[in-house]
Amino acid sequence: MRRRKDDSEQTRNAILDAAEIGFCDRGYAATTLEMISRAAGVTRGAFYWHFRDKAELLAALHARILLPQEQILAAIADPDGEQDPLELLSCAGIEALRQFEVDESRQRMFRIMSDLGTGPEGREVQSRLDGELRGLTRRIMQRARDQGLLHRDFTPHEAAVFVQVTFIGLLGEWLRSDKGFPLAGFGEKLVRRQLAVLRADGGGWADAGGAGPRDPPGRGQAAAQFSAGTAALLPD
Amino acid sequence: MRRRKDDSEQTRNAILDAAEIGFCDRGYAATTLEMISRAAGVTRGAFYWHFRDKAELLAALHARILLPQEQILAAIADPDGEQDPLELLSCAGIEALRQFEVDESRQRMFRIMSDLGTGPEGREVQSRLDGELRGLTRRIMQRARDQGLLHRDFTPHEAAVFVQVTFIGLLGEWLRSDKGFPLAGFGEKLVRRQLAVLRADGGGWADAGGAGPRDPPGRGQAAAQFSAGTAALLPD
DNA sequence: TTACCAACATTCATGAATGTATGTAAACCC
DNA sequence: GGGTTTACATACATTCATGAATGTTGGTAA
Repeated sequence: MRRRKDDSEQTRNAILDAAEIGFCDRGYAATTLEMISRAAGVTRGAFYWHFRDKAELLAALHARILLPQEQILAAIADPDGEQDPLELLSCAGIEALRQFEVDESRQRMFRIMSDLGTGPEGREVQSRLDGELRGLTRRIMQRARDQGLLHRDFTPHEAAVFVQVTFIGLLGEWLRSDKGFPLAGFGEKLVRRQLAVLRADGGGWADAGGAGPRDPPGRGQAAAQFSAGTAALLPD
Repeated sequence: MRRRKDDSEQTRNAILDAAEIGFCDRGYAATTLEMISRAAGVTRGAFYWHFRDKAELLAALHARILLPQEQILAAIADPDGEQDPLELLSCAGIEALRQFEVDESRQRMFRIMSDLGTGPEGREVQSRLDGELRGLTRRIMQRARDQGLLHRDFTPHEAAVFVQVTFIGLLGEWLRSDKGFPLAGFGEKLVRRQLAVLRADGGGWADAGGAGPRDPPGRGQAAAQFSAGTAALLPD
């Protein structure tokens, strides 16, 4: 029996870990507090000491993880840069894919939040996050249009939808396929082709190298800004 | 109080309709049999007369609707044709988008099945359907490669994943955005561009008309086969 | 060493959902 | 037109998750 202060934190984390796995495997509603507590090696009494109820547990679970959508948001949120917005979006997205691919905790949380879709608990969180990302992507595309970077065949709305479909679709398909393909590998290829098609100049997609268009200016800057934005949002 | 035989069928359908709306709005687990029965204008007694339990209700709900994945599967299932496999897939997919866009029942069912992801009830159904579609898409791409239609930059696996991401991603994004864009309109544009990029000859995507590549031979045939396949799977 | 508090465990009350058993009125059949 | 079956409604038993109340023990400060 642990009574020291640091052991309390350890218990709390054990509960969070057990909840993450339980919610991911059997769904939020179907996972009982009893199952979570037992899996964490404690009783429900310990659970109610650390959390008020199931909803607060879910919130705490979400608070300790940065979802890929939030990561992208953090990376491209501030509109100060004069850099290529399409490249900024592409760079932030691909980096998010890379980190997602090796972070099982984030993968579980993404699954949990996806399942919460219609449930009354996570509907607002889910749709708020989704709406923010959608709006931001659209503003990015509007800026690309203003700067003459967007191909005339596509409206900003269309371009934003296509990019959104690609990113979220990739994450979902990767998980559904049981990680049946290299996420960052395929993702980078798909995203670069996609962005190249959206570009006014065609992005030079005709060069068959497979690595996509050569680096335009501003990529390094975008990567730097991404890192800063991510670090700012990470829990301490 | 209805006691005639045809009224029984009417009651059963009322329960199915209520369940479809309830499951879609509040999720499968959170929707109670009492709520469904009340919404259908009957009591739980009537429910248990028509269905053994909640799981059988879900199965009946699924049985009366053709999901877009199943529609595509039905359209391209038989490998007899010598027609362009890429065009066949594109045609079947776009037709599925068109029908999905105007069929609210199918939209609800898609939402329900998506939410069922981790739940123990629908996991097998969901993953079986998904696996079939994935496998078929991959065989399509393999055939395209064999016929020299697939661009050398893409492996059949990559091409299959990209197409899968596009279709399923589109449906999901459309629903999440609360139908914030014309599904078939945007979808046709995106799918045609996507398929054009995958083509060995580039698909003529450079012609900026916006309607995508001109019709290759075999399109009409593909459409005809699609209709036949769909009709065969529809409940009678 | 004593008193107190944090960190749990245990027990209990409540409500909610499910499933089953029984009641019943209308329809159907001979 | 009387019995039988159909198509429900009603009532009840059971299970189960939640949350609150209470009990217990180890650490910690005075």
